[in-house]
Amino acid sequence: MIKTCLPEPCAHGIAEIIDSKTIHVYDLTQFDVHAIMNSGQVFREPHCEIAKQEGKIVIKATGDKDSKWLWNYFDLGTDYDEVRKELQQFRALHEPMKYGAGIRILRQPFCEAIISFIVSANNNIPRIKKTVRQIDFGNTEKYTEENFKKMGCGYRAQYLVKTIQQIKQIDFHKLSTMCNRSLRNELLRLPGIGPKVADCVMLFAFGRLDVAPVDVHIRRAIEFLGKEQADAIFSHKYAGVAQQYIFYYLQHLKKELL
DNA sequence: GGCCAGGCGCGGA
DNA sequence: TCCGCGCATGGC
Repeated sequence: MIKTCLPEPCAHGIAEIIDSKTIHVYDLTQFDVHAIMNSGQVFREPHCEIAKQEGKIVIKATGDKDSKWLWNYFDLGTDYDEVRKELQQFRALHEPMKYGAGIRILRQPFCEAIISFIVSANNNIPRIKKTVRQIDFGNTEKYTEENFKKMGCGYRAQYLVKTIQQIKQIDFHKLSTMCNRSLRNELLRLPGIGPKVADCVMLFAFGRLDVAPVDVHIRRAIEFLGKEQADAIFSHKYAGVAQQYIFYYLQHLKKELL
């Protein structure tokens, strides 16, 4: 099942690269594209087509993307059975994990994550999607304050222009080798990026699964859970994943935890 | 029509 | 360092 062309070994066999455009996912419990794409971590459509087929999921890369890119994007080297096993110790996560079983944390392109989450500040998800889907992530020439305002970025337009200018000087690889604290400090230097957006970029672009962004919804969940339980969950090495299960659960069921 | 949204930057205490 | 406020805009 494991092929030599894999970007990283897939010892657990949940998925396999078939060719330059195709990936097969064999463990259906580990990949729910709806949950992945509608859990508030990403605001546009994926660069692929996805279909269920004879007990497996077939992912076909579209446009200029290939299977290797998608493997990294969906982080298919991570076994979410292991993640869920770890988080199972928290009673409050049982329902959210059952509901969002196939959620995975994406590894989004750095620039896209930065832009998306600056736009997300003090904004709602339908409108974030509407705005982000107008942004051409391949064409930096359109990254002017005027254009961003036209796309509905509002007062965030100036932050976007400044930050995009600054990250041109930044080496993504160097950032990815930094510890959480250093990486966070680097991100906080960018205009429009505060603690919450920095955490989102760390989780959704750098795959720091131990980082849990706290927004208004998660803050309410923390109040509900109580300090002790919340501390235990949000200091766990998969706190970011736990946070995502809770966020998705609250967003779609509009229910309280437990 | 008013409140809210995956917050942030700024000025003043 | 820690408030409180203004901010663009549309969803509900």
